[in-house]
Amino acid sequence: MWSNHINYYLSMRTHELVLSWIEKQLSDGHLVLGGRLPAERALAEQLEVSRTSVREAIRILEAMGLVRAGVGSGKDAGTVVIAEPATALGSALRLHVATQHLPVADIVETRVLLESWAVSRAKADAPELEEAARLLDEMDASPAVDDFLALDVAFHLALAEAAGNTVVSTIMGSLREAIEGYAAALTANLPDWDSTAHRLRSEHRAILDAVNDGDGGRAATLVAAHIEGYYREAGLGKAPVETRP
Amino acid sequence: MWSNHINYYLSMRTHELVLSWIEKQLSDGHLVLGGRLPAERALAEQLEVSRTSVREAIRILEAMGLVRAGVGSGKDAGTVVIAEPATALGSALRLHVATQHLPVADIVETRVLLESWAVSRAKADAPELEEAARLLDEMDASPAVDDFLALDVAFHLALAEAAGNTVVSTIMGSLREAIEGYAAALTANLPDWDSTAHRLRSEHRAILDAVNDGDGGRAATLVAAHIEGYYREAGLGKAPVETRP
DNA sequence: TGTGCTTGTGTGGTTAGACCACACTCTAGG
DNA sequence: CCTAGAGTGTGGTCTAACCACACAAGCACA
Repeated sequence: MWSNHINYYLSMRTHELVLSWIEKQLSDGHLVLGGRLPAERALAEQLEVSRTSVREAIRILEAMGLVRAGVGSGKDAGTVVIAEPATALGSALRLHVATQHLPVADIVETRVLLESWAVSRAKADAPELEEAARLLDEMDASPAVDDFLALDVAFHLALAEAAGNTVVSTIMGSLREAIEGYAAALTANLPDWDSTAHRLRSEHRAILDAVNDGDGGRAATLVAAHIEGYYREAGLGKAPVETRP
Repeated sequence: MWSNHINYYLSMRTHELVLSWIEKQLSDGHLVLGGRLPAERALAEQLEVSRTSVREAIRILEAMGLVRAGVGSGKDAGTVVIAEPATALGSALRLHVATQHLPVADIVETRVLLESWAVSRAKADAPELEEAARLLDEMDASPAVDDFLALDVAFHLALAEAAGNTVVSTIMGSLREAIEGYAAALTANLPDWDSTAHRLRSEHRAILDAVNDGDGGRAATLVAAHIEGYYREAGLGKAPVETRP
């Protein structure tokens, strides 16, 4: 653990020292969202470590969606503190899926769980629902598969955000991202995209209607069936040979 | 040189090149769990990049819980492919909590959601439940606070694993880790640790009994009350001063 | 024969210094 | 006033060296 003071001067690697320093700056509020880290060379000198070690620490923070490194000078330059946990978690999950340690079916199941909960908790007056409705209108006008899928992602994310739990919507987004490659490939398995798209559109409307009606239970049932139905149709069931008679 | 052209046209940084190469090796099965990456110097030569860039890529993989770097020679040496997504996700979540982008209350709420689902899905004959029972016995014999908390973590994780969804139990573990520091600090807020510990013990037994009885609904209710009760007692409610009359 | 020390080799960990590409800022010349 | 060029500060990359570590092989000695 980076914040472990016992290892502080014992077996801690240099870049971990830098990490713990930065984490402390964050916790103490000396580094805030949108703020800039000291320049790599300055930070290296200040912490009396090499620039290499500073860079390794920054790479880790970047991988975790905590900072963004920009070259040049001016507003987009330097290393800036951001907050994009979803992309970071998504990358990590995707890599673990690649090692086959995390089954895709489990990810889908988790997504169903989180999204069902989210729509059942969404308040009917949440501003995200208006955005969701707008996205559905846009989907009606977008026949292209790619556009449809991009809007679909945005719609489901808007639904998740309507529940007001940042962690849930973040994890939702990262799960989605982790299997995005799979989902895109699965689309090719569909027997008839046009009819599938038509069905998905009406299911989206039904889900949104249920949320707007304040009927969380119905919304949860519909969204679960919506997601599971899609993956089943595309040939990715949850353990199709499961011994559950 | 050669890599500069690639960088220019693909706008990909060198260490990302290394990352994508490694991810491909994982996807293609050329790198498996427990396997070893080529040595840093060899990999650098093979990919025609500097060792620096290889190291930055490895740092990222390490931060994601995908590899472990070990010095020396022999069995624990070299960079080995592992699968520890929980620690990686936990670190990322903890850092984002530090930036106050992810509220602790949301994390607790998510944990309740996942763990409720897990116990409601756990099969009564899951082998993890025997481990959970053993942990409870051990807790009865461990008066020290630290031991109790460590066993508590293991118990809840065992429960989550009994549901058979790796993603859910992994996220559960990472959520727990992200707020571990908070939880430990909160213990100090408790008015009377001994009575709290006694209550937690009996609640644990009740939860495990419900799971063993195959009563998932009761188990879910109990575990939700168990977790929420603890954090409430320790003074961490869900938005206690929320301006929502 | 066996034991213990020394040396060799391969691994990641760390450092210093140099150069590049980039984006903005300043300044001198028109 | 405007513009082209020099200046400055940023991250990105590379090279070359050294260190600490852990094991393996071989040698020296009892």
